[in-house]
This record gives sequence, C-alpha cells and structure tokens, in this order.
Amino acid sequence: MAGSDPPQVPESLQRLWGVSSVVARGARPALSVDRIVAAAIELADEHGLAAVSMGRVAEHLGVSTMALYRHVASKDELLTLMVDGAAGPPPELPLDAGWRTATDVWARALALRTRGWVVEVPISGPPLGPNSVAWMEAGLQALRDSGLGPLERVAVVTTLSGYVRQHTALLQDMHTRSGGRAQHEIEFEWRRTLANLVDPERFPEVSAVLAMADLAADPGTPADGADAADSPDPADDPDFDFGLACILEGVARLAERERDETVDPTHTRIADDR
Amino acid sequence: MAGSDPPQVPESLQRLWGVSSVVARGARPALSVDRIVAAAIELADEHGLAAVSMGRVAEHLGVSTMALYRHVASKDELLTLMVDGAAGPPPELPLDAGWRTATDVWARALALRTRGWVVEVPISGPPLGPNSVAWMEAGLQALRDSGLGPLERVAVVTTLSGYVRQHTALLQDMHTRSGGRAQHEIEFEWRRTLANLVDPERFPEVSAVLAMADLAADPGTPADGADAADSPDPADDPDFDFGLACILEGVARLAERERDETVDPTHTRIADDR
DNA sequence: TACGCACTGTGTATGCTATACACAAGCAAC
DNA sequence: GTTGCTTGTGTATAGCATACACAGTGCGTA
Repeated sequence: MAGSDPPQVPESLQRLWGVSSVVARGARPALSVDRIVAAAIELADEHGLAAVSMGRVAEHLGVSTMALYRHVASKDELLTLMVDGAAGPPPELPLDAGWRTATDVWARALALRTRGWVVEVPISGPPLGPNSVAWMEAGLQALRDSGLGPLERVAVVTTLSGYVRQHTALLQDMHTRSGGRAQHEIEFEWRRTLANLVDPERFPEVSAVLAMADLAADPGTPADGADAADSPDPADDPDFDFGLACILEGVARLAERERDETVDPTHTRIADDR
Repeated sequence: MAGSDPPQVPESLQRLWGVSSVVARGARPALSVDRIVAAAIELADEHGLAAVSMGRVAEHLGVSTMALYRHVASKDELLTLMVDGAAGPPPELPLDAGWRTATDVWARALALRTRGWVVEVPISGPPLGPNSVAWMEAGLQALRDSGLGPLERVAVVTTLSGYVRQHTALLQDMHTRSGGRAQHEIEFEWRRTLANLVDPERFPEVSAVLAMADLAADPGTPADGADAADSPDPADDPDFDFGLACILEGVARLAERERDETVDPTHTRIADDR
C-alpha cells in the first residue's frame, strides 16, 4: 500500500529526468533518447510532422528502424518526448515587474517557442516532461503575487497554454494551406469563399463580419512586407493580443474580487458594484 | 478578376451546403456524404477515432472501401466533415438574459456537444461547415450586446471554442488513460507520480501544488458516485467553471473599457485607476 | 583468465493503412 | 438505340508501426 510501486512512468521519461538507475552491462549504446528526439524534432521542423516516421528518423540517424525501439517504447511516446523537447526551457521572467507583465511575457514566449507541428500531435495528457514542468513552474511563479490560490493559478496556466496552443494551431493551419502566400491573403480568400456559401438571412452576424469593408478590401501588407509567411509568430497577430489581454484581464478581476472577499469580506470597494 | 472562380471548396462541402448544381446523369447513388459521415461518427463514438478507417466505415455501410472516395476526396476531408457533423446545430440561447448568460450557456452547450474524439482530429482550419458556421453565428449573437466590435466578438468566440476544445482534450485524455477508473483517481495517481520526479528545490511552486494536502488526500467521489467515467462532462469540472468565468470576466472588462473610451473619451471612471 | 548474461543494434516478416487505376453496370439526353 | 457521364467494385501498391528471432559487445563474476 505504501509508495513502493513506480506507476506507469514510460521509462524513457525516467531517463529524461535523470533517473537512469540501471547499471551499464551490455554493449555501449550508440543511440540515446535525446539523439532520437532531436532528430525527430529536426525532421518535423523541416518537413512537418507528417514526415516523422520511425523509418525516416532512423535513416536520419544512420541506424536501423528497430533500433529506435530500444530507447522509445512507441511512436506515441516519441511524439510526447518531442513535444517536451521542442518546448525547451522557459525564459527568465521579469518577476519584479508585476504578475501581469510576467504572465504576459510568459505567454508570448510560449507562443514563440511553440512550433506549428506541436499542436498537431494529439494531446499528451497532463504534462510529465521536464521542460513542460519547468514551463508550468515558470507560469506559476509569474502568477505568484496575483492573489490567486495555487489551484486557480494552475487553472490559469492551463488555460493560457491552451489558448496559445489553439492560436498556434490556427496560424499553423493557415500557413500550411497557404503554400507560401501571406497570411492575410489566405484569410481574405477564406472570407470570400465563405461569403458565397452562407445565407445572410440565416446567418446575419457571420455575414456582417464577412462583408465588413475594411476586411473585404485587399489586405495591404501591414509592415514592410517582412516574411510573415516564413515564421508565423502568434505574437504578431492582433487577435492574439486581444485574447491574451482578455484572459489576463479576467484573471485580474477574479483575483481582485477574491482578495476582497478573503481579506475583508465586509469592506466593499467603491464603484465596484453591478 | 471578378468573382467567377469558385476556389478550392472541397466539393463535398458544397453538397453539405446544398449547392449540388450538377444534374443527375449516371446511376442513382446508393451512398451519400451524410450517410458516410454518420457511419463514421457512429464508429468514432463507439470505438474511438482510431477505429475510423476507410475500410471499417465502408464495411459498416455494406459497401466497398473505394466507394467512399466517390463522395469524399480523402480521409482528411471525411474527418473535417465528421467534426462539423458531430457539432450538430447550436441550441436556442437565452438572448434576452444578457450577453454574459447567453455566452456562458453557449460555451457549456458546446462543451457538452464536443465528443472526446473531436479534439483528436487535427485542426481543420477556419470553420467552413454549416454547423460550425451556425455555432459561430450563435456565439456572435450571444455577444451582440456586449459592446465589443464585430472582430473582437469573433476573437472571443474563437478563444472560447479553443478553451472548450482544450478542456475537452484534457478530460478526454484522462478518460482514455483511465481505463474505467474515476477521473479524480487518475489525477491523484498522476500527481503522485510527478511528485516522485520533481525536485522541490528546482520547482518549488509545482511541488507545493503537488503536495497540497486537500489534493493528496484520497479523493472522495463528489456526487452520488454517478458514472462520471462514462460521460466526461466538462461542465461538471470546477476548473472549467473557473477558466470560463475568467475569460468572460475579461471580456466584460475590456468591453466596458472600450465603451468608455468610445462613447466618452474624456470621462474617466471613478476608482478605475491602477 | 574465461564464462555468462544483460543489453544493444539488425533483418525479416506481418498486418494494417490510404489511395491510384482500370473496369463494369446504370441511367439521362440525344 | 446509342453516347457518355456517373456510380460502385476489385485489384494493386506503397508506406506505416511494430513483433520477433538473431548477432555482437562488454561488464560482473567464477
């Protein structure tokens, strides 16, 4: 009953955390989990997640396909490890600039670090890899003086990373579909296509958005025509800003309300009614 | 230059929107996109998305595998159609109860309707199916009197659906991993596993959360032991409530601020500083 | 020093997958 | 009736993840 059994920790994860434990007895390994993961990530970065097959990863490493299975239990496990590896370590956060700034930086850094293919791999459950945990730690630290409880901070971090994930997914999809054209161009075309399909009577709101003049107009490239098509950076997107601000604003408001209720339940803030 | 060319609308989507256009010339079809999609959805509901292969769908319909390709261009397209079909039509919203209530209802309805396997299919880009558009329309209507601009409302709807998606994914994953055990039990086990791996010195915040007494304790089933394992309903999860409230609160705040700036830029609200 | 044995990488084989291609049958328009 | 498009079918192919038996390698022990 006591904590003696190590549950289904995938073994390769143990190696990632430095819990090797076993003594080296046989032939010295020419391969390692890290090398495999690195090769797979490189492949995904260059040719997309679809190009990551066990055979190709092995070929890229100059070993046979089955050699990989000595270090990784399955392709699914490899994908999970890839996601963790691609996340990398979190950046230093400006913790003394206030929780809001720190969290904002955190989210933008995460968005920047999240490669497009990461969102294509099916959800890998609760984070278990070292980097994932490190990001979680950083997020929790950013929110330390927000006034929220620990569990709520976890919820916020989860929500934010989900938001980043979602946004990256959309950008990635558009980028994939684009075939080199600019993002705005794709969105423009999508809008035109959809406008031909929807019935303005059944879908007035959608139609209104689709028909908006400042959108239907040809999208002039905003900046100096930089290669936004090459590196889709969510932080560039004004929609990203809005959604992020939205979430952070909500966090602030909830934290504030909670603080009031906790510290001084009788005291009501001025003009905080409604 | 004029709008004469129908862009790459996948044809089967056209059929979904009722734009059949072509006259029936050859043999009368015994199959239809809807029947295929329905069969695929049924299969996914029963045995998971992994069980959905072209062969099995065809077998389930009593036709040959290749017959499907007369109505669906590829498996990817079928998946997209499945997602739209599984969404179904949006519910009636209490629009006169205020945007916040309406949006809350909208999000919970979406969470309820989102089957677990839906989040497993890779992002299908901007919504194009009739049901997806209908949900978008409903969301925009819910937010009509929020005071936000049309584009911001789109951003909010996108963010919310992403949030629902994210949450469903996590629940789904736990549910898959569980193998029948209750959700709390899984979370408990995950916590214990992770607690053995993380170094409290490097990850103080995470460790603190993992060590929290009220969580490490055995999780008593909250309700009357209902079959929460069978139907993972995100709306049951308090975490879901918190995140949703967070986003909606942020929306309210931003809308409020925007209204102030737009209507009367010179007027500063009392006690709205910081 | 020699043996055993755990461990590493390899080659082959299997079953499943999506999908291209050529064909046969049905039915409207001419 | 003939033509030609459309629909369903059978066969074939290439790619995939992965099981299994085998061969080399080097540490711990006799």
